[in-house]
Amino acid sequence: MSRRAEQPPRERLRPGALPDLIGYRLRLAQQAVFRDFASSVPGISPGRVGMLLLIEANPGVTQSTLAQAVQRDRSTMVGVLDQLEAKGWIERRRGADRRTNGLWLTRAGRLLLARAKRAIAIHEQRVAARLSAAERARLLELLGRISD
Amino acid sequence: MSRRAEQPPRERLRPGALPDLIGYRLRLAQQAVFRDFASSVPGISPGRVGMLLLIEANPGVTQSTLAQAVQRDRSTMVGVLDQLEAKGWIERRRGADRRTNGLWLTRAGRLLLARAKRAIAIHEQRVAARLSAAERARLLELLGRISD
DNA sequence: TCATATTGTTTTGATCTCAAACAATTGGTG
DNA sequence: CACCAATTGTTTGAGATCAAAACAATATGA
Repeated sequence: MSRRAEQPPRERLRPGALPDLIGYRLRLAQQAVFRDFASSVPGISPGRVGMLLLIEANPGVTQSTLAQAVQRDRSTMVGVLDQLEAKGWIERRRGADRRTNGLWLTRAGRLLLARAKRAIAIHEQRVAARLSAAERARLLELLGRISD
Repeated sequence: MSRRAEQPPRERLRPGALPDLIGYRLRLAQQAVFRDFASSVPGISPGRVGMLLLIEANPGVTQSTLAQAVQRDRSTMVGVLDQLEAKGWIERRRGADRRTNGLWLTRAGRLLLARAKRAIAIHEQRVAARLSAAERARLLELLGRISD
């Protein structure tokens, strides 16, 4: 069944040792999930929605604390928050410690987040379509043990 | 036990709805794995090693075919392959179809890959340290069902 | 009061990725 | 054989993401 000789390029690649690596399989899964997210929740990235969710759950949270929570540098947060503020979704308020900015959702931000949550629910359902509830819980548990 | 009032910034954030999302947990796990990879296999990224593994398993593979396998644009591959070639790990040979470049590991590339494989084996063991063999297989299977 | 630390910010640079346009080459159709 | 469409690798340009270093404003503690 050799289409040509032996060394010319196959159109279908042998995967080699790759599929046995947890990191590789994680990346494939994450890429698939992110792709679905992008088409399900247009106009905002998973990371940004994550920040809005954290601000929602922790109103007044500090920029540095949020940066630490999402494992980014302080300086990285500045630009991201500038964008979220420019969209009118969050506002910064000077804290009691006047070095800090407290972060708050605006009304528009709460509206957007409510809409995003509904879209995410559908997205999440599609992602887990081939998993039973027990399997889904098992996956999350196993992932947790990878992350420590 | 409230350290101050109620709205000032907590140092420990409430995670909100985030931990229930598969995509979020996937990202956390992948970040952890990639961090461990970076310290276990210094000098080359997971993606690059993946390409070397694919070239090893498919000697003479075409740039475009490889790009498709790793889900990157044709034009993205050029720079990456330039780097791998500059390191002396791969070479491009003009194919029978003279539009194409076949990709091959050099002797140095095979040496590097052999060393990397040993490091990756240890890395993989550390990543799966808290998983039994059955759990590890289960995780890979569940991830496969996410990726389709 | 004064030295030290923290916070947000600016600036700079590195990395990664895609899209569009292009020449060389191939394949198929007439 | 002649010609047109498709493919391949490449260049160029842009955007997104991120970190490190330096800085002023502010807080903290001796």
